[in-house]
Amino acid sequence: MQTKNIIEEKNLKLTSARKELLELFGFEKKPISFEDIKHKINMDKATFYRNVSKFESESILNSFESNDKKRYYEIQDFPHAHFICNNCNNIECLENMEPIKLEGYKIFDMIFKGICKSCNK
Amino acid sequence: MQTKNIIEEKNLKLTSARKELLELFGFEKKPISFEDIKHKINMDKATFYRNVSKFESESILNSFESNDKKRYYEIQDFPHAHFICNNCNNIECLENMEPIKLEGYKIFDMIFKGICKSCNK
DNA sequence: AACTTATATGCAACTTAGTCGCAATGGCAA
DNA sequence: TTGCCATTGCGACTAAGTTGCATATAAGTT
Repeated sequence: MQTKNIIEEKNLKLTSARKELLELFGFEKKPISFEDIKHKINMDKATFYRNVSKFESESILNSFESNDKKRYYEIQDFPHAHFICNNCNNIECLENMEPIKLEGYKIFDMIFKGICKSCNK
Repeated sequence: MQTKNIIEEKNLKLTSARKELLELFGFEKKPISFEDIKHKINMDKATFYRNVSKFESESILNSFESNDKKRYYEIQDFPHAHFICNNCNNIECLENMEPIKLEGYKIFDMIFKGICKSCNK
């Protein structure tokens, strides 16, 4: 979907900060934190955080807390688990995992921690 | 194991702060943060954090970051997953889960997020 | 194109978990 | 009992994220 349609659908204003963010999140293939992109973007950190919060409440983005006290955001498309490497700290999307069920619980998110494929070689 | 043996085994000094912490962690059945126990313990927060870090590097404790930007610690016994409830924020140990394997990865920790049994009723 | 108004932005001050340097304390071995 | 080195408390600091407020701007209306 186009950036413009995403925004209009939610009755938000299409500002340059929002264009910038949505293009960036659309381009990245993995979750990103403010730290990761602060040098690439042209807005105050308050604007970043206010927008990603709004996007999250409008179901445009997902987020989760990593090992490093930072929150990571990604476009909300199909649900998938994440792998956080204790060695290289990389965050990977696990797109081909069959969903896990737990009787009585609703699972929205799954995070695995350990040693990733590349570090495990 | 006795507190004293745990400490001596790792060549650490058995201070009153360490006794207090190990008894508390041994007593609690779920992961706890500094916030959770600061009113119960008799030590500076720097002492708390320095000790839990040391215990972690000596494989006495495990820890992980929750939703709330706080780190939670627990006695390292048998490996198990955790469930964090997005609604009541409670952290539960899932002791009866069969371990999940991912080809090429080493998994040390698993965190599920969603709605827990009690909130899902 | 100018007018209007609610929404969004930048800035600076604030909050809060956790860390660090340093001087004082206290376990423990000799 | 002594002495040394790990450990402690304290206060200052760090860094992610939040908030209040004055200003700017998107977008609908005239």
